[in-house]
Amino acid sequence: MSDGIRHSWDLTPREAIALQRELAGRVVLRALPRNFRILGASDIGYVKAGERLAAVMLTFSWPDLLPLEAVHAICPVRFPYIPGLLSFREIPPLIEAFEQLKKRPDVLLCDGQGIAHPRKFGLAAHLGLYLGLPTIGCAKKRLCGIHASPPNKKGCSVPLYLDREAVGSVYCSRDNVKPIFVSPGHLCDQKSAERLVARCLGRYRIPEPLRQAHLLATKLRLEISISSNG
DNA sequence: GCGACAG
DNA sequence: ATCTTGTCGC
Repeated sequence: MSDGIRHSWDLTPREAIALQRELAGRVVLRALPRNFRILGASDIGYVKAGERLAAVMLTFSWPDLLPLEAVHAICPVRFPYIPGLLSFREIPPLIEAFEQLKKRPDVLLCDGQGIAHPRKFGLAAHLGLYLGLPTIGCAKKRLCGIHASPPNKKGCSVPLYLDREAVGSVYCSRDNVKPIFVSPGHLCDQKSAERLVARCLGRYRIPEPLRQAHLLATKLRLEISISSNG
């Protein structure tokens, strides 16, 4: 902490945007490895009116999705929430949590956009590039881009366009529910991203690994606010 | 100038 | 994200 290094998440919004433009050029889009062993899933919970962030990182065997590890990290908030700059806010605790895993996952599911982002550098892309790991962005809402309405049938999707380029897909993860937004982060492509998400779907709208991460983050948030105050 | 806007 | 109760639908 006293090494004088200015971390990339301590930038001004203007500097952060410039950095995104630069780093976006390093993102690699390609098919996911054919056979891998471990899938990761991460989520963030906000503690105490947004004073601190609780990151949860889970790993599962692939393709069985049996739980392997569960770790977490708590960090103070260092960056405000600004649409398009979410990664600068959430990456610190995510990295801390990731470093506590005994085994690195081969692919990581993230709660946010991948390249379906104004500068094609959403949370999943940023985290994947930082960790040198294949990542997939899976968001509950649209950040940017245009799309047709997908059929309300599980497994159906329509492309999400930014300018004239497909940057993700609007995916129906359950019959008659609002679609989710799937886009590759890093070392992944759209087809691989969609196929992986499809294999993670259970009874709910959110892919099971991400849903589990969210449940744990919520539980953690409660425990923390109880023990640190009250 | 008027909306839109991941978590 | 978080703050919150009941309520409509498969």
